[in-house]
Amino acid sequence: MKKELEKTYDPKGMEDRIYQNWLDKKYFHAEVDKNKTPFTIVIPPPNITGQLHMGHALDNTMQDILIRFKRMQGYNALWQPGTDHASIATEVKIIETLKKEGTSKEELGREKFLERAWEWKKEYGGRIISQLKKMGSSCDWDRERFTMDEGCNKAVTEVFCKMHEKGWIYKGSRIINWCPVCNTSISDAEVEYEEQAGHLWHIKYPLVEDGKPSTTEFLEFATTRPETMLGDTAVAINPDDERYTYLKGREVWLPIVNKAIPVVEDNYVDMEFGTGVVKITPAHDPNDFEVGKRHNLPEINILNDDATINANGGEYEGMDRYEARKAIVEKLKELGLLVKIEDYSHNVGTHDRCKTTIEPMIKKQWFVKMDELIKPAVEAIKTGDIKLVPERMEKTYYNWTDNIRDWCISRQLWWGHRIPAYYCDECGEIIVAKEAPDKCPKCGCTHLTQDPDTLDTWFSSALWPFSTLGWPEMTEDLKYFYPTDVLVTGYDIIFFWVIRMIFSGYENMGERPFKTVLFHGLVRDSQGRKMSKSLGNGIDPLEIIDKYGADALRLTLITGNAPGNDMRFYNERVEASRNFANKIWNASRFIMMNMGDESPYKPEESALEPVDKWILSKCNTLIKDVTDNMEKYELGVAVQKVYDFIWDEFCDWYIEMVKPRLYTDTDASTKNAALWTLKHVCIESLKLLHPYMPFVTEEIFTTIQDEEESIMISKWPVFSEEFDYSADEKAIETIKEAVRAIRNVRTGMNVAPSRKAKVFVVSKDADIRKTFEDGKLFFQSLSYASDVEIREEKGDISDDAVSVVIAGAICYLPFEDLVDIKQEIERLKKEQERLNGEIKRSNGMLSNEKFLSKAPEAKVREEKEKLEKYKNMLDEVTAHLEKLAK
RNA sequence: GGGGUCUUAGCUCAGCUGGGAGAGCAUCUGCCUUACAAGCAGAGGGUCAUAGGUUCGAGCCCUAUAGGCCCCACCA
Repeated sequence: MKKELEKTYDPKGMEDRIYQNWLDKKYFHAEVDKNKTPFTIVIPPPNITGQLHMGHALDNTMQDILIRFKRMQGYNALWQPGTDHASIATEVKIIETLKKEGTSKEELGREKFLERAWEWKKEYGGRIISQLKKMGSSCDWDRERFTMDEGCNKAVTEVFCKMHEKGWIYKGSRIINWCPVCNTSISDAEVEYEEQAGHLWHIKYPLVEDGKPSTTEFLEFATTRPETMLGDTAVAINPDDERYTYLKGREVWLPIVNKAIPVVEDNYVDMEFGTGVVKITPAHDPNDFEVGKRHNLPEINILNDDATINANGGEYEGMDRYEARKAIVEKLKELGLLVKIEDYSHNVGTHDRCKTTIEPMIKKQWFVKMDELIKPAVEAIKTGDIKLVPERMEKTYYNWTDNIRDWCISRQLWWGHRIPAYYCDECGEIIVAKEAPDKCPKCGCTHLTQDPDTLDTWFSSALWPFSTLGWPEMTEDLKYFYPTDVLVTGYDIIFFWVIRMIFSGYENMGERPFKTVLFHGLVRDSQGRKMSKSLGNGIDPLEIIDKYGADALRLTLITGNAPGNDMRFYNERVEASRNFANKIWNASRFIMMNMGDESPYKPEESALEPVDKWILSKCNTLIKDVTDNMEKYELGVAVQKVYDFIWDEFCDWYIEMVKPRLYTDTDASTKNAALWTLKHVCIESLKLLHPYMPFVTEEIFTTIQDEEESIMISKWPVFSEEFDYSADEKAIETIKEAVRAIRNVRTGMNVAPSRKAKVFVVSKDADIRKTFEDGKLFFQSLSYASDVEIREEKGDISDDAVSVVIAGAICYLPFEDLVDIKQEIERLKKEQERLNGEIKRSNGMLSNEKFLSKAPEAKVREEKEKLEKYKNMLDEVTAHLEKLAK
């Protein structure tokens, strides 16, 4: 063995070197191979404007764990990477830059603007990719895609045209959410409601008498947006409201605008709320819009796109919506129509990107009809065709699908997929086609203009699982890798993305896009707050990697967290992870030091000592458990088991137990058995750990053995009958119990390890004597004994010796004058107390007839054995105590 | 208004189909024992939010209550 590990664990440099090697060797690359079963994950494409944050770090760590696990299991694992054009997010950023340069998108013009956007993509699109690489992500970079590349464009156009033909995409005049800052419509999903302090203005309109406003009769109501009165076309009451029967069929006078509007009856009006009267502004409120439709009310748009008042607002034209609000309130006050102003806290819809208060407006937009499309997506979850992990996400899912509304997909933006619709300048005919037509099929004229709008960014990401594999072409890749296996994402985009991928998959591929969706939660700061730019509490994953290594970061993000739950992030946790990496590092170094230049050979079973069998058996069980947990996506539980095994069982016990054998030259066979076991268990655990901590495990793996060139393409360990030594497991646990008890006594009595004493182990059980005989060497060193003697009878051991009672045996430590008898009596009394407690508990259960008759037999037997054991132990302790008391 | 979720050690959280309460960090006590002080050996610390119920048996299942968080809808 020529190679050696550095003395101290230092991830810096090492990680980049290893990653580069993986890239060079093309380990991440997957090709269609019919002899292997595919396992596919498509990455949630990060924004090209984005920087790696903790959410990405978590998301990608989980995916990488799964893909590495499956790759090692022998699957043809493909992790399909790519980035998202993020239309609005990117466009906003570019506009900001242009503003700084003193220009604007309008000034630049569409074509030049798009050039800039592509430049932007070229410059920043790669940044996030290189950051993902830092995490150790084993994506097939040869297949990197972009939501606006040629293939994705084709897919988008294809879907648009197909669905339009089916009538599932339509253009309609609807009330939509308008962002006056971004100057575009947005979908319902992009509206974020925010509790805001506002006012409720109580206003009254005069009733109409003989075509004129009455001076005595008024109708009072309240509004949070008084400026919308400019667009009022009715006032509504509940038809069952007896207070207002007299109003039926009458009109009220709309002040300022000075015209009569009708009183309509509609069930939408809640009689309990306020005065039971609602002013109706069909053009600027979704509910009023519905009311307007039912009563054929005119829709008067009073706003420009930038939320200033338009010509319909008369003298208020040109004012900002909030200025107008003030002015109108003033005016109403003047007219004596303002009753009162009340403080009122209410939810205001804002744009999730820019937090601007959205304005409901009637616009002609493109929509996706959802009622039919959503059906298979609902069915998929109901039948279990697609599984959501954790399961409770299903409820969130149904909550959305049950209340689904048509999806507004057109955006008044430039950066995005241009809508493939063309308008005839002559006759106004709308042509939807994959290619721009040369002439109007209706009137034959050649003046056609393409729709200036682009599509919602999620329209293209909805197609991501198949567009990245070649669709609409039925490529070999697509046939082989689709449907993908698992989608890993945060629960926060279940509506934006997950559902839309699901219905798109069924609609276009006729098949689910993935079998399982694994949700994770949010990474929060140490105080549980969401990490955000405005709070400045974000932790940069790259800084953490720089300080502790990607392995430590990855482990931290996975441990102690259940699927779908949020987690808190703080540096102490990363330190603990780093320390673990250091632990494995040093344990491996220890093994290699002792192996020297020669590799141990596999020993005959007879050459293995019980401790070897014990750790081999434990490791074997671990393999089974960890694999099971990982198959069930219980990644945190799985890695915790590996962690505990490596640190507690392997390092703290096995290595210590085996040391005496390594230091003697007299018995080559036992030394070899120990070394082989050390190496074997080390490698097996490294493999189990590799998906979580790819770099350290690779560095150690390539150093400790010469047979395989990389751990990432090595075989995942499997449970083997060969190492199923449950009898030896039990035997060693007995010795561990004795060691623990002795150490405990020693620290309790303040007897330093350096003050050695002979230990006598007395047991009538021949098997137990054999166990201690076999493990004598390490038992002696671990219990800091000068010598160990194993006997069947107590014989001449002094009654004053310290006695440690364990199941089936007593250990005597004749410390002589070192021990205070009183203290020893106290200790034994405590032990008595403890055993009595156990016996009482056990007796309680066993004297319960219902327990005996209803509990499973094995459980009852187990409890009986325990009772027997404790009774025996108590007898021993009591006997010794009596002798001491003499 | 509808739904979800959480309440477990001082802190942050695990706890799989119900069968004797765990980890990391922090605290305290010993140890530089020849892989590791980023370490080793120990210790203390919990009415598993509260009240009922189901069960031989409940941290886990059911119901109610209190408090926290989140999502959806949005009543002017």
